[in-house]
Amino acid sequence: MSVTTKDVARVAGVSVATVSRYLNGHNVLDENREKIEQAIKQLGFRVNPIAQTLRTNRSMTVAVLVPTLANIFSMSIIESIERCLDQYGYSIMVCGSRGELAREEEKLRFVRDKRVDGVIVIPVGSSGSHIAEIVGDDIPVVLIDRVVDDVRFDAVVVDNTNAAYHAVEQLIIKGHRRIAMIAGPQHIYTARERLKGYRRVMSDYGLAIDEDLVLVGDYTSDTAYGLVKELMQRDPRPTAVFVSNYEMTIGAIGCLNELGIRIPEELSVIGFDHLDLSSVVKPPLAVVAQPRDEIGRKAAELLYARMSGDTTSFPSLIRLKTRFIQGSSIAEHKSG
Amino acid sequence: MSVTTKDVARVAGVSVATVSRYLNGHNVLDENREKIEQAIKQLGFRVNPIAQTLRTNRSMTVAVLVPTLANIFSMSIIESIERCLDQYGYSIMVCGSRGELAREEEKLRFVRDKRVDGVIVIPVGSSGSHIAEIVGDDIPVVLIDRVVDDVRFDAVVVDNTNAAYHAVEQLIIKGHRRIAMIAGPQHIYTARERLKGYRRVMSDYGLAIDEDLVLVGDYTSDTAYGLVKELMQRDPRPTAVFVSNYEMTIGAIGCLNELGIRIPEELSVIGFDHLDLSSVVKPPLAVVAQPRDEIGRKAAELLYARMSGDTTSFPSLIRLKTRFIQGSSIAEHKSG
DNA sequence: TTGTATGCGTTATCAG
DNA sequence: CTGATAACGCATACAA
Repeated sequence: MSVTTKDVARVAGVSVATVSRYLNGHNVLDENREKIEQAIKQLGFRVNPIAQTLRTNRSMTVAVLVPTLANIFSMSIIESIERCLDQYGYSIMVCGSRGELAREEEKLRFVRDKRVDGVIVIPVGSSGSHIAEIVGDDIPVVLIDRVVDDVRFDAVVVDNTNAAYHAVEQLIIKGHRRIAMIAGPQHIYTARERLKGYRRVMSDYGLAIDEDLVLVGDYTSDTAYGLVKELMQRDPRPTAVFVSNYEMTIGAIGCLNELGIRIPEELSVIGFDHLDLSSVVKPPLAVVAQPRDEIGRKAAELLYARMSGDTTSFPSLIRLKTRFIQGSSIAEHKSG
Repeated sequence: MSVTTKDVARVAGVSVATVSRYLNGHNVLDENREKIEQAIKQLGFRVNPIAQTLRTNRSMTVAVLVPTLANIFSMSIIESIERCLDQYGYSIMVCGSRGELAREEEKLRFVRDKRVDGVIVIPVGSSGSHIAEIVGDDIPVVLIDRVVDDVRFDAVVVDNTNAAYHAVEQLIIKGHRRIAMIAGPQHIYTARERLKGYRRVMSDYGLAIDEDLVLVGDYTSDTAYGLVKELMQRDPRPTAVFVSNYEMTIGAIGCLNELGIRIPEELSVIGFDHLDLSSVVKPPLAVVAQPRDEIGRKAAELLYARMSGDTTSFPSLIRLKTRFIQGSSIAEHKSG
């Protein structure tokens, strides 16, 4: 079938052990080295990574497990992870948990069985005990985007609370008082943090929060569409709204366009996460932009360090800053 | 370390061969079956897929190779492929070629060495000889989005030519004559096909094509931004423009917004590929929508059939239809 | 430094 | 139907 070390050994006139040593960078007589290289080229030999893995329990592969694949946030991150790890000779295996715990567990078991050397995961819930249990001490784990509260893992997240804080602060500074928020599902870490930022800044400025203006969605476009529709029926209306993730921003903008509500004259808007949006929406939308590439890169670097045996300051929580894109979707509000 | 068939055999009081047979669904004495199941549960045994692959050369894994990961089109497709193949017990391994031939070849070799059972690829170029050469007869291949012209592969594409044809036809019907097109890089199949559709419909309606209105971009947002800027300096201006992929549509809209050009009063616009856009842009953008889920699903089904030994009507070219989303970005044009 | 021999966890062959 | 055993391709302990 395919050419093996045995073939190379035969052609080179050495033993398979010598060939193996050559392949793994050990010392080999120059004379033998040449004969082996010659044989490898002549035969078109490529080492069989499966056999290697069986033998060594190392696969030079890391798993990336995310709730949903078809989502720009996940994919940008996955791409930057792949780019980074590629340099170190690692390849990645992507899995989707679809936001289901059972699926997350299953995939975790699956990749563990595949002998991946590390895993990067956006956990579906706020518990991580199953992760520890399944891949536990065997395999390094780096969480991204969300942390869990029952197990200590390395993690790379953004400063969601302050991201929301500063966004809403912009609105307050411009004179807004009736500021609505389209929040995310509270079982998700990022959603909780972002809502916390909203509450904190309102409180810091001594503003009362009208709970009728805090609508909790599920991070999907359709739901946000409905929530914004509902929101605009409040009397009096809010003068500004902060939407706390990408999909919901899409739904919100769509709804506002459909209702014919002028941005920012009738309503100031701050979206989340997607830069493209800023330019496509008219007027250019103010958005909180996450450093996606950096998230992926940092996570990959950290995981690589762990896989290489470096346990410095474990567990380390890397908290990255977001960037606020000004846009033109925020108006001055002259309070009465 | 981990528990093996040998352990199961020992505990169950049978031979490893019998355990293996049980695992593979062969006939086993009921009595033994029970003992084995008991032992498996007791020991928490899980079969080692690496060893299986080494032995059988089957990995129950398919590779998906795309030019760029961080792109909604790729990802939606990858997700639907994963969903579909998951049902059959296959998992997927995704790789990015970054639009580079050398990288495509390298990844192909890599997954071949990993013993994947099939590969789905969006080829970077219009030649596929390297694909045939590397994974050749060994492994079934299904192309998506683009076909190659020197090798016969199964493929799932959309009817790009007619997609463009019908889009531009809408403009013509509404009275437009000076219709511009932001085309894609002509070394890419889809870009060629879409431009062909434009030319064909113009010709079918007896309209001369002003080559100054046909601008060739590279499927990126930034370039399209510049091209549209250039386009709007033409004198006389076009009255309509057809933008032929997602990223370029983003750039085009961004540019038009910035220039303050009103859609559709000053310029009618048709975009490509992204449904979200339709609602977020004001007014709702007319777009050509690709059946992403279907593309992934069909490709996965076809590959599954091939992997199962079904060679019916090889090579089969599945050509899916796009959908035209009307929007409100097309105005009637009263010609002089 | 090199070769020999053994094992990684399965599957497949071949007697029984 | 079952058991013993030989691969699969590679890496490593050990002896030389």
